[in-house]
Amino acid sequence: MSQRVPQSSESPASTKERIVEAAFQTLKEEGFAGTSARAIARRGGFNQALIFYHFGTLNELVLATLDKTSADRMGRYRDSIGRAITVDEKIQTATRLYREDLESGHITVISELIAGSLARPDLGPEVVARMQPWIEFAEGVITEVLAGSSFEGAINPRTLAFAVVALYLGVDLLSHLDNDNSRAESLFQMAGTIGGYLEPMFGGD
Amino acid sequence: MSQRVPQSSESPASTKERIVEAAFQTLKEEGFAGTSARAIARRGGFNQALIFYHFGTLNELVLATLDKTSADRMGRYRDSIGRAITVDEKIQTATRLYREDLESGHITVISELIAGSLARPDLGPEVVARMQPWIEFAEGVITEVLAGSSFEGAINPRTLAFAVVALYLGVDLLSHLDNDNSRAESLFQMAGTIGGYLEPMFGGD
Amino acid sequence: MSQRVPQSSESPASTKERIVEAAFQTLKEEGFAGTSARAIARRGGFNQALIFYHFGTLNELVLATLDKTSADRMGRYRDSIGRAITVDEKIQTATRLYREDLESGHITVISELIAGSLARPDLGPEVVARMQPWIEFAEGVITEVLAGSSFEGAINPRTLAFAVVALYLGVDLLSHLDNDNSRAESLFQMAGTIGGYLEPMFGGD
Amino acid sequence: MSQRVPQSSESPASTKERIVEAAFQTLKEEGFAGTSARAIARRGGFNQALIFYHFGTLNELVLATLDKTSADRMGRYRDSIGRAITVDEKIQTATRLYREDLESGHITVISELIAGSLARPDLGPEVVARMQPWIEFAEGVITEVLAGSSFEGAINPRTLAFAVVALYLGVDLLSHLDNDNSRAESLFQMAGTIGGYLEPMFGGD
DNA sequence: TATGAATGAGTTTTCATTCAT
DNA sequence: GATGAATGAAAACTCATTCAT
Repeated sequence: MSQRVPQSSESPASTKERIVEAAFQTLKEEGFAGTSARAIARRGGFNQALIFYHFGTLNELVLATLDKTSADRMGRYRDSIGRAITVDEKIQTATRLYREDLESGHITVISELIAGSLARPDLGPEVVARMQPWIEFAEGVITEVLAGSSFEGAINPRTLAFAVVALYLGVDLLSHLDNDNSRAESLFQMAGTIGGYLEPMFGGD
Repeated sequence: MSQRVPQSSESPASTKERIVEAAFQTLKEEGFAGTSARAIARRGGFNQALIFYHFGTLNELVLATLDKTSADRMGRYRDSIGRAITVDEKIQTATRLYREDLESGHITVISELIAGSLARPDLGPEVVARMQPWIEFAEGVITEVLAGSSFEGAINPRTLAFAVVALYLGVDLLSHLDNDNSRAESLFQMAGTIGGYLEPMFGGD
Repeated sequence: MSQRVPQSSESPASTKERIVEAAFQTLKEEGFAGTSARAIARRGGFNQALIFYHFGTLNELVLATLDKTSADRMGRYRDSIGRAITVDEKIQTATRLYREDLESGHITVISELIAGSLARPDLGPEVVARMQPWIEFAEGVITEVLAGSSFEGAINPRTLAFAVVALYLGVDLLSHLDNDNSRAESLFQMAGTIGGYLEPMFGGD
Repeated sequence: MSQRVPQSSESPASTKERIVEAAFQTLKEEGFAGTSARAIARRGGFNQALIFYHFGTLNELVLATLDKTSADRMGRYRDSIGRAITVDEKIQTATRLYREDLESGHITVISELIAGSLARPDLGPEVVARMQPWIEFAEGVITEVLAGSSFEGAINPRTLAFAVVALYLGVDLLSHLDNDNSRAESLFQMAGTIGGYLEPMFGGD
């Protein structure tokens, strides 16, 4: 009982995992408002009550889903950004990761959750709390990049990190709302150009 | 019983205006999710059905409310930013306007609407469409500021304008979610400092 | 519009009255546990949501139903007992009223409500509060009967009144539970006999 | 991990006994409505399904719980009342036993069960059936007390026994509902006084 | 014996909207 | 213009019970 065999990416998976997966897909395809217990259960092909059996509350499931996608992506970000040396490389990497976020549905889900959590007073703080690691991650990268640069005095890394996350979020939201991703792409491209201009101002490495 | 006299110094206000005002207050104080027809009617002291009589749909009322607050604020922004000459002055002015947005409830309402509109597929595009004038306004200011500066080549004003609006939105959302405005303040302050650094790079005027 | 014509006991009746009536019948025939919003609506032939439109809460409807039947019966009790002079007459009257309670369903409903209210923490105190008038009514009758009797010193009317109401309730409950009314009848009969024995001990009139 | 050792001074206790005990505590502390399979299992620290394995039905468990507490108390009543000789002594003893009922939670459980059984049509008759031994016990005591007294003709012991049990029940219910026990105490006290008055009318022993 | 997982039917309540007046 | 009443659909969640192991 329970020799774990790595199976095709679809298969067995614990029930909890199946539920989280169904919630993810539902958030991605039906949006936060469409992510009712019924909708998730329908998509996952299981009984509504199973959600409550395993998670107690819809909110809990939704947070578990956020945790899952957030942890997955954070892993990718840490690996990739760490490997990028110059500012330019970092910007290229960030662009690539953003595109991954987009394809994986991570962006959709984050947008829906952030937005949806406004409507549920008990969800809001939990969701924000889960943004904190991202701010800290950004802060680390920024601190490193800024070290020795001429901006070191002018820029508070934590504040800029907050701005970066807020910008990411705002871009997601607007792109998501009218389903137009071209502006996000332009933005990354522009960042690349500006990064080039500013490169000399950083200590470089 | 009850001949209607125009009360107080406020002008009589058409019924539609009264409804929009009630919707604004409800959005501000109860959030998007709390802004049901009932809640608006209760706050405004009129009958639920009146909303549907005048606006046909809750969505329509909500959009009218967004139009109203957006137009009000746009007026203020145009006036004030136009009068600010240097980059530094413009940043100071923007900071002041942001604080006004905060006090007036405009920020709360925008956040709630953006977030809420995710939940209503037919509302989303309409809301984004109403962000467009802001992007254009920002574009104008940026173009003017950039004129003759060393960034003129690197920066696409429209793209940066989009980024500015997205950032404003993201900051609103995060600040609103955990009710902490200090980070937005830090951000404006940092913008001031950076603006100072960069000032020489602009042609100035 | 709205000349009130007394119609057959079934007819027009305001919607609120119709709902209360449906709730009464449901309590009587399906018991407290069976008195769900759905069941009431089914019986009354109206939409579930109407209950909430008019009463806000199932609890409120249930209390309104209790108020209605309680007020009806209290009227009858006051009239009839007031008219009975001797202790014996009072006991005969009480017997007759009890039989009316039985036929009208008042007893069933009271039993169901008292019992059911144990299960709903917010209903319990409200229901007990509605028993208070009955205790006070009994107290009045007892005080009057006892006046000048040899028991005047031994008996606290309020305590005895409480006991009488409790006894009535207990008898209801047990009779209701196994649907056997013969013991209640025997009890009234015995009360008559004992009343006869004790009559000389009262000041009589 | 965890060889089961009989803990503490209590005997090992069969699983059935543990379940009954958990049900008793749950009824006492959470009331009938709160006594779901889940709640009982949680309190007892065992699996929900165990209840159904051992008792087949929640109703059955609840009845077993009633049987247990009823048998326990009946033992105490028989012992104590048998030892009391005069009417006055019997009343004192009954008062004492009532207080025990109160402390042990027996009263709470009886009230909750009687009340709750109304809600479950198949439970009601079973619960009433379990009141029968108490009526018979009361009948025995009454018959004995009445023997040779001047009331012997007027009072049917079985009917009075029914009344006594009904009164006990009604008092329980009302006291339980608004959590006020003072009236029950007053009642016992009044019974003592009246008993004193009537003592000469009994043959005494 | 015991259990974790699963289920179908049920609950109260809220909502946007419609309609007759 | 305005309103009180009405409705159908949906929401989150709970429950007693079953079943495979």
